[in-house]
Amino acid sequence: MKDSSVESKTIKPDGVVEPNKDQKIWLVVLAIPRGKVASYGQVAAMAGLGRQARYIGRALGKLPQGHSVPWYRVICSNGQIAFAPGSERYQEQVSHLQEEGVDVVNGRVSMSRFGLS
DNA sequence: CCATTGACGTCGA
DNA sequence: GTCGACGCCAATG
Repeated sequence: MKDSSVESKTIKPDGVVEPNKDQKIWLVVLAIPRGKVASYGQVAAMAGLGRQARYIGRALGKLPQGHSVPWYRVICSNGQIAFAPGSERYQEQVSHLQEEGVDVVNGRVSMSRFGLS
């Protein structure tokens, strides 16, 4: 089936927007198996966003506290970390990845680590 | 409404 | 392999 982009914005009369898209992205990220990683573009494609890879980062940036979303498993398509080395988020991401068995060298992850199911 | 920016991606030099 | 430029789309000022 082709769910053409028929997604309405799902805006409520109150003016409150329902982050349906963001939620879907989080679900996709949650689907990433442990010890592996996925690129923004890959996640975007799975979420049905197509080329809006940038939206992934935005959605993850909106992540509230208490979430169980392994955002650290999401990296650039070239296998490099999206954040700048030395940044707090960068260090946190690398920490989680290494803990899951992912080798991070020079701010880079082995492309072989790409995979979902 | 226009301009700027951003947790990206792909192509070319 | 590294750098620069353009494209994509949405949020923000």
